[in-house]
Amino acid sequence: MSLITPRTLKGFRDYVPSSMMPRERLIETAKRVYRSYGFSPIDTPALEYLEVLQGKGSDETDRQLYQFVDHGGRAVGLRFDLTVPLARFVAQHASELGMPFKRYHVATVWRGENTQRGRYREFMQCDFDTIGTQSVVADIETALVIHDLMLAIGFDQFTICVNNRLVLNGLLEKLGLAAQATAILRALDKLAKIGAENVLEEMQQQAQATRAQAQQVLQLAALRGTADEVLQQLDTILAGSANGAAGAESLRQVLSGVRAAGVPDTRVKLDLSIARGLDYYTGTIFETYLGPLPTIGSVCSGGRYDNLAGLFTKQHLPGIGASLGLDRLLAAMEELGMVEKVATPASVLLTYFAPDHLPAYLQLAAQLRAAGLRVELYPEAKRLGQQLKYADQRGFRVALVAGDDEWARRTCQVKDLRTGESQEVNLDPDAEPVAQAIHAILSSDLPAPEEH
RNA sequence: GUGGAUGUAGCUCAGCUGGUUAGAGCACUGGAUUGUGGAUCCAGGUGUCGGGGGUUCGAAUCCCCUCAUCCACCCCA
Repeated sequence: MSLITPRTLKGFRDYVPSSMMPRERLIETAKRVYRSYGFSPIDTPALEYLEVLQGKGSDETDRQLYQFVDHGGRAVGLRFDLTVPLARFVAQHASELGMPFKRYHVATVWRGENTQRGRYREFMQCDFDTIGTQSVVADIETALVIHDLMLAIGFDQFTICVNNRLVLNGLLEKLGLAAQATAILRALDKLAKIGAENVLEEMQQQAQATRAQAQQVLQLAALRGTADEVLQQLDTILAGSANGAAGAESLRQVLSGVRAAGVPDTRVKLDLSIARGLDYYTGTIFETYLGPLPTIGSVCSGGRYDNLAGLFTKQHLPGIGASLGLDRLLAAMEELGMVEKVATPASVLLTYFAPDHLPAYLQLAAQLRAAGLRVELYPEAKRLGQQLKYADQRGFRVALVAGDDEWARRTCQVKDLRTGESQEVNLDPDAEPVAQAIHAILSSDLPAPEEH
């Protein structure tokens, strides 16, 4: 009989415990930060009617859509982001949700594009959005959530780049380039990557702009100085454009709001060259880059869209939100050595080598779990050295050793696997002294207990 | 989707323009050590040389196809 080769599809991956545990921890961190701002969880189906998904982004996103005909003859597709399903969701449930509506959504999305480092065909996004308000407070909070999120994950060097589509659109209107806005912005977005000269070329070729027009667009992106200085220069450049002025004013409020909340200027920066590819953004836009690893791309991006659900409902639903690229972020953390190699969620291994006392082992493990500890009982009475080696390699923090002698004395050895030190502790009453000794070891290497 | 590179042990990698019976360092298993891990020593699995087909007396090596990974374009998280 011939065996089937075990394999996974291109861009799709398995997650072994040592990669799944940091992944789950990251998800928990993101959810905790979202909840701290009052965002509530939702979920939607992976599969949607094709008409719900199609034609919402660019032609490119349509090409990347996984689509097929289901058993009932329906044209369906796998969601390629969480924003389009949100639009459908909000349009369908607006009356029972109430506005403004703040939700987070952590789920898998699929894109049939070519793979690269940090780019997969199946990956997870952690979105949060505020729907139903045009207040700049929502824009400010979006930036603050991204900021808190990056800090909570463990980064201290990162940059949240902020821009506003109205500023760009305002300039393009003044230059008579409004019709070619998409092509112009797409070229501008590549500034950091391909340089000014190439961007000028592309704007002329792809967007039929004159060289003078293209240079004026680039001039905007080249403004230097503090945010305040740049905004001041913007006012003169955009003079006469209502859209441009509104965009500049919004940027001013976002930046000062973020500063008022205590975020240092080094972390939130005005960057007039970021444009975002997705067409539905209409106001503030965000991109987040890691200081030590900018080449992996933006790990958290988003922006304001003033008519999210226009294709699904006549109700006007503005919104703003952002998406954390969980898998891209994990790829970066892996590369930066920020992922701890631990293969067990438990911290205590109860070694086992006196089978006559099995009931006592089981009772001790149960008592410790009741005290809130994660305890694994080794299933075989193998040599103690081997069990300790297992504990060491899996990343256990504490090993418990009890054999005939200890059971007779009603004690148990509590071994700190990091220092190698062992202490003999009384089992009675209810294994409480043992639990306390373990807690003491565990708390010794937690600098700040996390709040839940 | 287009173009380029790569694929040898669990991992990181040698292997000359076809030629005896395939390698190194860590990781893995057992023993020296029937109750105290990371070390040392010995013994050893370390292998469809990505997969399939072709050329050849003979293919890890050459050719074709295929799959996967990485890079660039495109796009984006």
